Amino acid sequence: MEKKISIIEVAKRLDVSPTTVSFILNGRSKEKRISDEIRDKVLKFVEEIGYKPNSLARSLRTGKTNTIALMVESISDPFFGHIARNIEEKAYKSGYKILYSSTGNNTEKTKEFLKMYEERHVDAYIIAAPEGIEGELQAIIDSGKPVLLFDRYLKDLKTDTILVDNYQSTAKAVEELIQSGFKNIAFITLDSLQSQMNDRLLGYEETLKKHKLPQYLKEISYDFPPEKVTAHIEAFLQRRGEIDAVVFATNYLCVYGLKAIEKLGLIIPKDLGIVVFDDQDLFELYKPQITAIAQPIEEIANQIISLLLNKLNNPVKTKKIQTIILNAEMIIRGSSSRA
Amino acid sequence: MEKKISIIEVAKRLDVSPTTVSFILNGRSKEKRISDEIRDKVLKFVEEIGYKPNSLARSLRTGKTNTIALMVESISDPFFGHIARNIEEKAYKSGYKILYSSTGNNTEKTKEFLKMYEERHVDAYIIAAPEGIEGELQAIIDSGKPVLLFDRYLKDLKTDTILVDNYQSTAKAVEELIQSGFKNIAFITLDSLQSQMNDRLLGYEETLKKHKLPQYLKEISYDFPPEKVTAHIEAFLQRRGEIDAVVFATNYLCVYGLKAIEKLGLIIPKDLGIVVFDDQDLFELYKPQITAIAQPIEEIANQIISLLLNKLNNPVKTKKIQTIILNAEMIIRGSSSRA
DNA sequence: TGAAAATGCTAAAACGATTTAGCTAAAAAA
DNA sequence: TTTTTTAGCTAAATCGTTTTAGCATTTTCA
Repeated sequence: MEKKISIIEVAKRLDVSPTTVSFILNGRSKEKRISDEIRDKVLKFVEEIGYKPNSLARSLRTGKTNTIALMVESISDPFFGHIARNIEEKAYKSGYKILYSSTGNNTEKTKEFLKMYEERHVDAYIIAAPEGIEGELQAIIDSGKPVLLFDRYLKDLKTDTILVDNYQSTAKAVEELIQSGFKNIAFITLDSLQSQMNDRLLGYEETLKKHKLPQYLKEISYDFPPEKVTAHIEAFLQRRGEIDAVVFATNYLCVYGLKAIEKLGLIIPKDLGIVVFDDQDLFELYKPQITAIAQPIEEIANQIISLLLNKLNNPVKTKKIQTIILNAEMIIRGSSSRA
Repeated sequence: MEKKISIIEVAKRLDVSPTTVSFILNGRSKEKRISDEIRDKVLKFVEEIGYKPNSLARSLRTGKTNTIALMVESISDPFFGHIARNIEEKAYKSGYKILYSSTGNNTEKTKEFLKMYEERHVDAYIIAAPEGIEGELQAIIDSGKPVLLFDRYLKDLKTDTILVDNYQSTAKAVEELIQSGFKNIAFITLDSLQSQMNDRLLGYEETLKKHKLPQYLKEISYDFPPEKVTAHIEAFLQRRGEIDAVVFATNYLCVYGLKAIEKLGLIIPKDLGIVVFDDQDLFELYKPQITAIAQPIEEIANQIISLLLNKLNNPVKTKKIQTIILNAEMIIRGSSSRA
């Protein structure tokens, strides 16, 4: 294993100065009037021995690390997993690496992560944020680093944000159930004040209000273990026997919800109509198939990355803050209509 | 936003040398005989102003980055997603951050990632490796950095490895089907020479040989898009109508396989018995439920991290190479027996 | 009392790049 | 011819740590 070579070593071997080598490697030969002869000599040699600048030293000097922090709720969630996969791919193509973490919707943990990222001098942040970190994020923004929110916004934080239209999508889902003849439609969600959850809830409530139909709300704690989620949903459905349809506000609630429904022996959609926010394989293959609101994952990732790269490459110019709202597609399957 | 403060600044304000501050912050006050008085003064001040050493500078000097590379096949796969989630959590508790990437089983891409990680001076590597990167990994090992393989081994590479007993697990799955009376058992796998796939295949082949039963093998290309996977499985099952059971070598093949089976109108387990390697929600909720070989995800993650931290903390002592083979649990559900 | 040992601290080098400011020689302008 | 400009390159400072080697004092011991 050959010893790691430095720019000084390269310079010595070619009998030029490190400065010259640095200029050439950073594509500034023209600007710095390096002769073609020397430029080619350096490039050739560097290529030959496979010299790569030490990124730590470079980062220390320049203050740039080519690293982006990506914070999601949980990387093992199908939605966030796919988002992460897409972002990773695109970021990599632009020379950025992802430092990721799963927040578990925990504010304190998230703050710790943010500190860690700051220490590591990441260049930018992509965050599906829990509540309560507005202050920390504002400080980062003030320090001049791009912060991009997705999946949810923070009311008191002005920064670029990529969302789907949670309100409209949920409203449409409820309408769909109503059109199919369901009258007692429940909404099962998390006990969360996060914007995406709140908007979905509003979409549900206002649509039912419009149609003068009763509301049945069940809020599940995010920190419940799986069995407990199932148990609570089961108890809720049993207690409110009149419920004839359910909208699940997020995918994993539906997964546990289906277990509860099976335990109760309810038949979908005869006894219970179902719509769920977020699509995944399960919902397509379940019998009957589950109607889902599918977020445009690839497009979300695209927008995130292009917005961010834009910020990173034109740090001054791009002052204006953008909020992009994408449409989610409702994939109507068997679970939401009484065939 | 206050200006970032350096160790020199801290030293000046307290009228001591940066050396002293550094010693204290690195917990070497005793060893370096710093007086309690000065130690406390420094610690108090540092706490007050919230000074954190610049990790880039530190890494540049020490050669340690407290960063671990994690390379999986795809972060959006349920198995790898959960593994990643667990590893991330545990690594973080020990002060390490994860730099991750999805290899997509692509050798060239993986090599590029490895180069990138080297540039970034990660301290260690955790890899579910594609074929053909033995040379690159050997070079890393020779350079003294820990490399830990999981999910699969590379024949020509001697390094620590965490596996499950793919051969035995698959053999047991096939036995289960045989005991249930299935006679024409197919094996649907990837066209991959990776060890885990090969071992699963061997488990299948030898068990059938032992029982003198016919073999039906279908190998799907990893790079096929979803529809094509489904189409190929459908065609295969149609062509070989005598097949009465299928073992899927990995979870996502089964997901697409189920779609194919539905298209063909086959009834599980009456027309077709099913066992799949890797468990996920879908298999528990599918009707009928799908018998699965569940890898012990948490334990895999635990072993990976503890082995790695051990290496990182005792770089010299731990010369010996370990291969840990864990047992996978077969979760028998409806799909594998003719009730 | 004087030498040796222990105590408490620090100066300066090193890690490996980037970048500022500037030097020398040749060409152009005056 | 002298001055100015341009071309082509580089010395040295800098980023912010860690660590080696060592300098004064003070204490211990013979």
